[in-house]
Amino acid sequence: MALRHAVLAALLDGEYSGYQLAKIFDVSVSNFWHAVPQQLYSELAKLEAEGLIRGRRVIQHDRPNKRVYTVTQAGLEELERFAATPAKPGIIRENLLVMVQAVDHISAAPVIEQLEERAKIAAAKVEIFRRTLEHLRGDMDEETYLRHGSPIGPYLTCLRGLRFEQENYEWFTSTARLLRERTAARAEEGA
Amino acid sequence: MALRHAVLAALLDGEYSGYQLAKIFDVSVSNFWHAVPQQLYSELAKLEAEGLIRGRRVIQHDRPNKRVYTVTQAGLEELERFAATPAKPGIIRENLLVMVQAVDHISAAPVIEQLEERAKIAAAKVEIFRRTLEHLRGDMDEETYLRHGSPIGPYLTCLRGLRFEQENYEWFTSTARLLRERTAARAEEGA
DNA sequence: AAAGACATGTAAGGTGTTACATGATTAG
DNA sequence: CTAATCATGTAACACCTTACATGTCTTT
Repeated sequence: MALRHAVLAALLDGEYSGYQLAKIFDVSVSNFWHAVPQQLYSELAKLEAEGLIRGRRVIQHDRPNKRVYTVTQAGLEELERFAATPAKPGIIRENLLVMVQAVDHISAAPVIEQLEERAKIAAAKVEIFRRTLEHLRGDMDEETYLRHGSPIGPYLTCLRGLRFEQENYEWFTSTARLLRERTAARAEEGA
Repeated sequence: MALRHAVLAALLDGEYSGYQLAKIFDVSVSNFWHAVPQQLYSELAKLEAEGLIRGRRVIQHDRPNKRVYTVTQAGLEELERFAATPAKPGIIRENLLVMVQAVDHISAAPVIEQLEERAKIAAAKVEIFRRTLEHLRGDMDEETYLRHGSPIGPYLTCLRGLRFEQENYEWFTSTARLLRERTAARAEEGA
C-alpha cells in the first residue's frame, strides 16, 4: 500500500474532494507521486472505511455537490509510522527516455519531435512551479521563507519539482538539438 | 504493455541473460525504467514467445549455464512503432518526498535521517554514472563524443541519469540541513 | 562447510490502468 | 442546445510486487 500516504500527505494541506485532489495530483503532487483520478476515488473510499480520513458532504448550488475529506488522528498516526519506516527507493518510468536509449537503432525523427514537444511542456511546468512558490512565500524572499515560513513541506517538494522540470527542459532541448545535428551530418555524408 | 520496450531497448546494446539484465536495470536503466528481476524473467519469456527476441543457451563452466537474448527484426520493428507513437508522460513515485510533503505535521527527525542516507546513495550513483560516461566515450572528450561518438542513446540517457542524481544529492543535502536548522531554532524558542 | 554470487522460475495477491456509465451545472 | 467543467463511481483487465522454490559454482 503506497498511494495512501501520498493522499494523506496531500490532504494535510486542507479539505479536498476526490475531484480537487485529482487536479492537485495532476500538477503539484505529480512531482513525487503519479495517480489518475480513479485511483483517488477508490483510495479515498478505502481510507475513510479504515478511519484514516473523514468525509463531509458539501452542498453546492453553483455546481454538483461534493464530498470533502480531512485526515483524522488515526491518519496522522499512520503517516507518522510511515515516515519512521525506511522509504523504498523511488521509481521512474519514462517512455521517452526508452526511445532515446534505442535511438541508434531506430528512426530519430519521431524521437526528436517528441523531445521538442516535451520541452515545451516542461517549460510550462517550470512557470507553474515558479508561480506556486511565489504564491506560497507571499511577500517573503526565498531565504526567509525557507528559514521561518510555513508550511515548509509543500514548498520543499515544489522546489524539487521545479529543479526536475528545469533539468528536463534542458535535457530535452539539448538532446533534440544534438540528434538533429547528428542527423544533418549523416545526411551530408550520405550526399 | 510498457516494460517490453525498455527490455528491448536494453537488449539493443548486446546479448544479455535475465540475470545480467536485472543488474543493468538496477543501475543504468533505472534512470528511466524501474523493474525488479522477476519482471524481467517473465517479460523475456513473453517477448521470446512473440518472436520479438531470440534466446540462446550458453554453457558455462565456471558458473551455472544461462540463456542470453537478442532483439529480432520483429523486435526492432516493434521498437520503431513504439517510438513513432506519442509517449505517455513519465511517472515518478518517491516515498521520501511524500514524507517531506507531510513534514509540517509529523516528526522531522526520521525524515532528516532518511534524507541524509539517500544523499549518500545519490552521491554514489553520481560517481557510477561519471565512470560509465568516461568508459563509454573512451579517449574522446565529451563534446566530440556527443557529435560523433556511438552509441549515442545510452550516453544521452546516462547523462540524464547523472543530472538527476546530482539534483537529488543537492536537494537531499540542502533539505536535510534546512530541516535540522529549523528543528534547532524551534528547540531554542521552546527553551 | 557455509556463504555468496550466479541463474531461473512458479504462484498468489495487491496495485494500477482503461473503458464505460451517470448525472449536475455553467458558459457560450 | 452543445460543449465544457464539475463530480463520482463500477468493472474488467493488465501489470507489478512479494514470497517462495530450486539448483550451480566459487570463494573462504
